[in-house]
Amino acid sequence: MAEERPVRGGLPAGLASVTGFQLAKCGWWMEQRLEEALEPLGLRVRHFLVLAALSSSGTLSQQEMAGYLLLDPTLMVGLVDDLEERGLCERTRDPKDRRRHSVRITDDGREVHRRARALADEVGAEVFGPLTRDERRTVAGAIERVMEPFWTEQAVRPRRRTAR
Amino acid sequence: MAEERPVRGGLPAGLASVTGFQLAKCGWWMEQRLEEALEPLGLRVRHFLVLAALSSSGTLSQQEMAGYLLLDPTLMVGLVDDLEERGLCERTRDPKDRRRHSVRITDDGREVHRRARALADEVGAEVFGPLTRDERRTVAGAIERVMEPFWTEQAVRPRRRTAR
DNA sequence: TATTGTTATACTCTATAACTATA
DNA sequence: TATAGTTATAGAGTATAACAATA
Repeated sequence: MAEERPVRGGLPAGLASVTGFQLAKCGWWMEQRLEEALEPLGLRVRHFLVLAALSSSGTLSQQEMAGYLLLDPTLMVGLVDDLEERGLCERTRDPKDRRRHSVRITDDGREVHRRARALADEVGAEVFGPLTRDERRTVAGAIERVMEPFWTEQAVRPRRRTAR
Repeated sequence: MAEERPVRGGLPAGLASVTGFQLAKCGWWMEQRLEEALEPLGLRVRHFLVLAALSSSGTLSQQEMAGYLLLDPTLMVGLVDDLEERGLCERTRDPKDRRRHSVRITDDGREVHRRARALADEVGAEVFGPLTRDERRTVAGAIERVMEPFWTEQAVRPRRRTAR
């Protein structure tokens, strides 16, 4: 069989054509860049995402946040600890269900989230710079539609399985 | 401040609107589904990706493959070991540079790759099913253009830094 | 002196299990 | 009996360091 040559900067055609491969790597790349961009704020991407979720949600339980961020619920403990120690969010017991922690963003948290969001928008603008405004809209809309069944069917359920 | 409500299956708006968040999770989701789909073949996604790269490349060195797959070069050792033990690829010394292993896919490897690729295409069709043919083309083309500078500037260089 | 591939080891991250308190 | 949260620990996965062969 004739030897096909790699395409576009050396990525082999057989790899570049795998559905979702480039998309997954694109997501990974954005995350790496954002991780670096947030370093001056002393935040990991996941801290930022917690703040982002809280910024539009009043209060959330740790289980709910774990579902949105696709993280194990046990990881939320330390994550919320970090933010609470810096005064960026606060835990209170849910009076309607005293097992639950109602996590709420503070004013300081909102300010930090505003700055982090600005950095995230910068990274986004850089990475997706090669696209036209229309293309960006199309891609965002398409991904959103693709993920709609995922968020409704998968993520809302707690990931930890109980009883085995 | 008024409490905005989550949108679309419960994903908070502040999270859903972070550039790249849904895209990254979409990539993660595809990978999970593909991981499950490949289980009957006894392959991890990364094994499949090695075969995919080799299928269009004649021979590749382990360093090159590590660059394409964004994996540490030390991980390629075990990965190629796995495939070689199953007779899906073979290592030979590069006569022009005897430090390098020229890795080549075998006929059995091509057959397994063909089956794995079919499964991957199925998963891709399911995940991106909500999109029209045109939208799929637009998304794929856009991601490809976005990633072009990445593959030329980043991935081709070995990731391991030498000298510090 | 630098690079490819290899191995062993250390480290990081995540999931598992067990517990408390609530329901 | 089941769930939210917590903690400690075990396990998986990855990177680091050191080495041999080659350039």
